[in-house]
Amino acid sequence: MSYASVVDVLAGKIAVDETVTVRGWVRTRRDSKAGISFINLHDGSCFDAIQAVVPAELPNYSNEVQKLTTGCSVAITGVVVPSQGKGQSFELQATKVHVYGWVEDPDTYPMSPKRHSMEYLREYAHLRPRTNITGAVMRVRNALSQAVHRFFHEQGYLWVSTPIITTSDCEGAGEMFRVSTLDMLNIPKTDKGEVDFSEDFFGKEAFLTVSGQLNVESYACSLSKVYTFGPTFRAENSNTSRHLSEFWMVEPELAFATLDDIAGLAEAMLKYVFKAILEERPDDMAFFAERINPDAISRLEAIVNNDFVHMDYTDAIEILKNCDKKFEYPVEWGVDLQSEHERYLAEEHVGAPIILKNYPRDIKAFYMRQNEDGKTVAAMDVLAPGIGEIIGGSAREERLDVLDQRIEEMNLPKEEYGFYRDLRRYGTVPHAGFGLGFERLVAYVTGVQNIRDVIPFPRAPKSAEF
RNA sequence: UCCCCAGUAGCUCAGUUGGUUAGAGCGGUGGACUGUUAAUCCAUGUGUCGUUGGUUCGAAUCCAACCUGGGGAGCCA
Repeated sequence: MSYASVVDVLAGKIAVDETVTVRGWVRTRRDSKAGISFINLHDGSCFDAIQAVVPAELPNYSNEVQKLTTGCSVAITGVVVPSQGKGQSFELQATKVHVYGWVEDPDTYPMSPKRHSMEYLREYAHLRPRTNITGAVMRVRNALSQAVHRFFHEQGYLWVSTPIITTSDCEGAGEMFRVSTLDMLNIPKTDKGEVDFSEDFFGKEAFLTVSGQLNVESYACSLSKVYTFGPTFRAENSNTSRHLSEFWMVEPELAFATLDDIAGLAEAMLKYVFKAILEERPDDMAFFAERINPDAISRLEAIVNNDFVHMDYTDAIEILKNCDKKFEYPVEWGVDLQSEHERYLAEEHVGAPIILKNYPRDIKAFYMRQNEDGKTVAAMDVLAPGIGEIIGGSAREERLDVLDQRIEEMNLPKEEYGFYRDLRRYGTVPHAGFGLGFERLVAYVTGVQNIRDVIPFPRAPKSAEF
């Protein structure tokens, strides 16, 4: 007798009349007084649960099987048969039901087999993976993650694990979390009365990384095609449906590349992973189309089959100035685009993801490559309808004199950029890369509105339970 | 961090223009019925009405502060 996962049985991988054991958690139980009970069992291997038909003849039928409630963990041994009822291809004619664990008090078990709000499920982050929706989100998340790695692998990129702890506070992407082993009740001080970080674990101030970009650039400038995929931390007090304090980011970096090269790379990558999801997770996507967004599948298909719209910032400004829409914030060349402007461009003007390029240099980071016009930098954002920015990237300034000039203009501490400047001093090459917010990608694909529901245990300001 | 909204049963919500015993559906439990599918039908229990303080003869209801959650903004991915 062998074990099988639910997906194997439902997909017909187990021969009819073969006896197998499936293990998982009860979703619902329905009794027929004619002498059988129906148990729907899920194990996470696919969207659907398997139906086991349990006859009253089993020795533990009345004292155990009929007492099973949602959430109980069981192993059910039975014969695989074509289902007599509708709703499933195969089912299990049970010969044995073993109960691993009961639900202590069915009346207060938080995951009842009915619709719960996403906010409610978030309060039970340890139990919500047992629900349809969180299970589906996590399978899609996994498939996206695998597809990202596969895409870059097939394209000849190396996955570089950049450090999570950094002693550089100049990564230029926002507030950082401090990493310290100092006794907070007895902090060592210098003669000047400042915190003496030489006493700290690393002998200097340390933080959690806000981006692997600066580090991965050094690997791009030697291994040519690289990417990072790992956790990222921002100590920003952002309370929105699209920000997390801890999130995962994909950051490819490509040597000998221009802005258009990585714009093309971003488009190819998104199409590749969307196609993978449509092929690998049709069950979960069908659920999202039914319950979250009717267009969940069709819009991915449309993206896969159409070219992205590429647009210069300057042209976008003209479109915004000349459209009928009334904006709260006025549009003028040189201003950073507001959410309402990005939404108009992606949702109304194009109705699909859009790549905006060549932003004014004064609103962008120091490391972005200056264009010949002297006014703009080779930066790009990919804006997705409903989410906003899911990718931000740029060509990197590879000319040392131009980079130094930018560092000075922005009053940044030049001495802190030693290794970054070295890359420009020794065999510099043009290179470019971008950052993809992985949870924003998952949110976009699934249609789930709040980013806190597409990561297992969300961390956000005033929120780090579990 | 700023603006707006909400917090009533295990869940989803109604209600209370300040006044005795607080309402429904679902879930749970008991029963009926049925190869059932979030089954159906009957019966049944459930509440510091977010927290603290104030106004009042009386507060779940009015006021204030706080907490938590949601929507929007900023910061960004």
